[in-house]
Amino acid sequence: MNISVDFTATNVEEGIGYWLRRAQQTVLHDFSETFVPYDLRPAEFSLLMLLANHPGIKQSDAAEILGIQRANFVALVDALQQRGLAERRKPESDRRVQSLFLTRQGTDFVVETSGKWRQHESRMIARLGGIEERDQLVELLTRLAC
Amino acid sequence: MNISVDFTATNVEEGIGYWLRRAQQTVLHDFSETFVPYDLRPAEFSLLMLLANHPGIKQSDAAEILGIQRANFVALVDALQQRGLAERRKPESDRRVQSLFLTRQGTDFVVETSGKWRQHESRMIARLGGIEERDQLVELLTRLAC
DNA sequence: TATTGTTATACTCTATAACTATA
DNA sequence: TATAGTTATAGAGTATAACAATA
Repeated sequence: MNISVDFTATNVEEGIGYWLRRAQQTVLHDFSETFVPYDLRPAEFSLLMLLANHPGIKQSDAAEILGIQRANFVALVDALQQRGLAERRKPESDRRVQSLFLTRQGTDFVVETSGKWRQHESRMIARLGGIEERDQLVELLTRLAC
Repeated sequence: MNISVDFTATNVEEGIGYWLRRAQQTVLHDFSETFVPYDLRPAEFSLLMLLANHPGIKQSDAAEILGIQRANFVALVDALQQRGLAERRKPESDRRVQSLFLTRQGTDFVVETSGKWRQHESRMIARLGGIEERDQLVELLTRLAC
């Protein structure tokens, strides 16, 4: 005899997707409040941080890392470029590519704002209960993400 | 002497918000694929399930539970009503309120589709590694959500 | 006065197809 | 032919303000 028990929730309010969304609402809200003075959206800040750590990264590689389609990525780079924070350069080796860099101003901006971001991150860690819980959460989320 | 160590990540790609979003992309993608035959968005399905478990719930209460602003909730209820899956009733006790119910057809629809949703949920649980990991994840997400 | 639902509006995010220039 | 970037566009999701009906 084979008894199988179904542990899936019967209420959407207990489902994984529901809580993912509710948690993200909180995190996004805190991020937005933190960055009000800088008029910066999450994706913009993420890209600036990415360029700080990976100067010269290919535009399409950056888009893939951040999980944004390359078609939607163009306007994102445009915005940072128009604000003088990032720039595109076409390498001689492959003229199809756009290599992305922070400008001097962009580097200063990252220095100025990354502390704010870490404060934001700290508040989220505090909500979770500590570093171990953060690591646990990220580990589990990593399993979900492709 | 007071040594304090900063455990916050220095890369956005290691941050909580980043992984929340990446995980949600996967979950949403799986949900969408699962529900293609029904032309149903996550919020619509969530509301149907909510009405199945809480018949007669006040429109604004349903909106709050699902984390959707009441202004944006109107079109959601409209859509389900126009498909004949849900209906609004004004209770005599308070004529400002809309009480929400599944129609007979809506009830059948939930019966038909909730199995699909549980399969979706099962796939996400499998990705996480099991029920315990799901419970862990939901516990952590609950702490983040307000 | 306060609450509930509603309308209008604007902005962001996401997805798809098609074009261009280069390889 | 294939790849990288781009444009255009449409659909969802979200946030805010203002209004009518009712309490």
